[in-house]
Amino acid sequence: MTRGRPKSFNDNEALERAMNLFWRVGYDATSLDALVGEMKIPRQSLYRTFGDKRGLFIRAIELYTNRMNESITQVLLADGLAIDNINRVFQLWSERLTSADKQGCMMQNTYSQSILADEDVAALIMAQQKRIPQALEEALKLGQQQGNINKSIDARAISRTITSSINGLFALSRTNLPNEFTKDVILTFKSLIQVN
Amino acid sequence: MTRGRPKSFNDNEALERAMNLFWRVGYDATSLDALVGEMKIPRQSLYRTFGDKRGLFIRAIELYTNRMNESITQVLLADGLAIDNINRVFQLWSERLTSADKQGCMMQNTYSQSILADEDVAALIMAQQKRIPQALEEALKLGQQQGNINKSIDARAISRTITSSINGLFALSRTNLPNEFTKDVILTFKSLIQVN
DNA sequence: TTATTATTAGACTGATTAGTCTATAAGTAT
DNA sequence: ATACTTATAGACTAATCAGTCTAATAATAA
Repeated sequence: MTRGRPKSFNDNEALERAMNLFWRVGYDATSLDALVGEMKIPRQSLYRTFGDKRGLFIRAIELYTNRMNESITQVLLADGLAIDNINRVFQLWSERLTSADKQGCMMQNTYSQSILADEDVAALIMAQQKRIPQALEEALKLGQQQGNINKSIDARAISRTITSSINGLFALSRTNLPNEFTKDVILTFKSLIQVN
Repeated sequence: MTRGRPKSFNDNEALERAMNLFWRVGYDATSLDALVGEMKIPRQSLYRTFGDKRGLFIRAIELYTNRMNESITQVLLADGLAIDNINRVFQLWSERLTSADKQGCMMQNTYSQSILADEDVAALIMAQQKRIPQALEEALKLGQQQGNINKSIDARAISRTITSSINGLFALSRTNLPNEFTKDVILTFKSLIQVN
C-alpha cells in the first residue's frame, strides 16, 4: 500500500507540540530550530508535512481555536438550564485563569505578532473571534426564556462585555493577575445576569 | 560649555518615534534597522543615547505607560463629580477604540512579546498595570459618596471588571472590533454603575 | 591655530534566521 | 533480488539580526 520509508513520527502529535510552543512563546519568537526540537521531527519532515513556518502556524491556530471554541460552545449550548451551562463556562475560565502556568490564550497572544499582517491569518482569527460571544448571547437569551436570567438585560451587550473581559483577563494573566482579580470579575458577571 | 560635535537630533523626539514603532509593530518584530530608520538618528547615536534595544524599549514603555496612566488618572480624580470624570474616561477609551488605526494599547501588545521574560520589564508592567483599576476604584467610591453612583455595587470588583474589559477591547481592536461592540460594552458599564 | 571632545556615516562582525540540498536509509512493488 | 518511493540526517545558503569599529566631521577650549 504505502510506499517509501515510513515516518518516524505522528503528524497530529507533532502539530500538538508545535501549537503548544507557539502558544507559549508566540509566533515571532519561535524559531525553526526550536520547533524541530520541540516537535521532535526532522527539519525536512516539518517542511514536507506542514509547508513552512506560516503554514504550520495556521494549522496550529486552527487546532487551538477549533478545540477551544467548540469545547466552550458545547457547554454553553448543552441541554438543560442555560444558567447552569453559563456557570460551568465561568468555572472553566476561572480555572484556566487561576492556573499556575501563564500561557494565557493563544488567540490573544497572536494579536500583536507580526503574522497578523497575513490576510489569511487575520481572517481566520476574525472568524473565530465571533463564535464565543455569539454562543454566549444565545445561551443568555435561552436563560431569559427559562426564567433564570434577568430579563431586563441586553443579552448581546452583556455577552460582548463578558467576552471582552475574559479576553482582557487572559492578557493580564501573562504577567501578574491575582486570583481575587479574576474572582471579582466572574462574580460581577454572575450577579449581573441573575434574576433580582 | 558643551564640547564636541552637537547632536543632530532631539532625544525626546527620537524616543517618541521609537515608542510609536514599538507600539505598532511590537518588540520582537521591530528591527534595529527599522528603528534607526524611524527615529531618524544614526545607529551609533541610538546605542550611545539609549544603550541597546532592550534599554530603548524600557524607555519607550516607561514613556507610554506614564503618559497614558497619568492622563487617565488625572481625569478620573479631577475635581467635580466623580460620575462626570468616569464618563469622560469612558469617552476617551471609546474614541481610541473606535479610531481607524489599530494600534491598540502598547502594554497589551507587550504581554506576548519575548521581552516580557526580562524581569525588569515584567516588574515595570506589573506596577503600571495596577494604576488604572486603583484610580477607577477611588473614583467609584467617591461617586458613591456623592450619590451619583449605585451604592450597592462593589467598587473594587467593578473597577477590575471594567479594566479587564477595556484591556480585552484593546486586544480585539487589533483585528476586527465593530464599533457597536465597544459601544455595547461601555453602555453596559454606564448602566451598571448608575443609581437605579 | 591647534588640541580636545563628541557625533556621524557607513562598513563590518559573528550569530541566528527561515528555508534548501544531497546523500543515505528504510520501507513496498515487481 | 532490483526498482521505486518516501523519510531522515545534517551540512549548507543567503538574508537578516543586534551590536561594534573606524575614520571623518563639527563643535568648543586653550
